[in-house]
Amino acid sequence: MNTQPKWTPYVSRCPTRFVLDRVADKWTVLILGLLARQKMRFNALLRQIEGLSQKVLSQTLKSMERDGLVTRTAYSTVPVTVEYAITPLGTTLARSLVDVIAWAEENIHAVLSAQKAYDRAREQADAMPDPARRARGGR
Amino acid sequence: MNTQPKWTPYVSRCPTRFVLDRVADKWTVLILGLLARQKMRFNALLRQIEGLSQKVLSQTLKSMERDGLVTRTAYSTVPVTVEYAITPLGTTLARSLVDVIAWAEENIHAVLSAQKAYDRAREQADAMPDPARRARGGR
DNA sequence: CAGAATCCATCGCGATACTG
DNA sequence: CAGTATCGCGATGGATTCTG
Repeated sequence: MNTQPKWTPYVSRCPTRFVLDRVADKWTVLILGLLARQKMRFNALLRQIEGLSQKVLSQTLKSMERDGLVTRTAYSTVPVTVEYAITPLGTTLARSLVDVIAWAEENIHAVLSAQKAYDRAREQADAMPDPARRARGGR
Repeated sequence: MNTQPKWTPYVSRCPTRFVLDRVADKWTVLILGLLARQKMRFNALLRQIEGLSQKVLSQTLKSMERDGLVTRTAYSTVPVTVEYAITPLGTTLARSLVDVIAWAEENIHAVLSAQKAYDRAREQADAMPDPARRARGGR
């Protein structure tokens, strides 16, 4: 029933790891990015992020709230309205992520072509007869 | 047998997501951090990163190599020696991650105390009788 | 040493249904 | 609307064994 991992042996020793465990997550980064621009309701987030299920969104938001990255505010309208907003802490994290986002956009082509090259090389190696392969440092 | 996900609907449309899928991973960040300082052998990495299994290390390194973040060099010694080194591309990514690492170290206490506060509030809410809870915006 | 292969437990996650 | 609860499966990852 608890969202936090049951056993994390290194937590006490390495802050980076601890924070990475929570932050190095695709959805967290994506949600943070959206909330950094404006506060949003649950279903709005759900619609914005393609491929994210309602279950996972709910989980992720809960743990982000627990970590102090976002706030959850419920208005007693009918039906209920819930707004998620980024906190100052979350904002600083979002800021520290801009470089990574920028890297992603700048280097996606480099990554894609690296993948192509890798796959091509591997195909060749597979087609190559064993002795020839052993002659190099192959496989 | 392939390391890449079978179905990723948004790949073609959002570079950030595509890269995030590969990079927003604890182990990748950790390995990249180590290799940014010096080239290392397989078992050296394995020993440095507590909690990382040999299987996962091998998987992660393979996909990092495919993405062009690291290189793998095998020397035909006995027994075999394999060195992993960061690429220029990997180096730029590592650089873009320093802010996040810094954020983690600076804000771990903030996160931890946010968690404590959250847990405390939640305990109280659970102990609170229903009517009183409904009076506020509780859950 | 640096893995690959096999087996197996668990668990994350999607789909579905239900609720205040 | 904004979730929670339940079910069921496939992917993930650990432990172990084997190899060039």
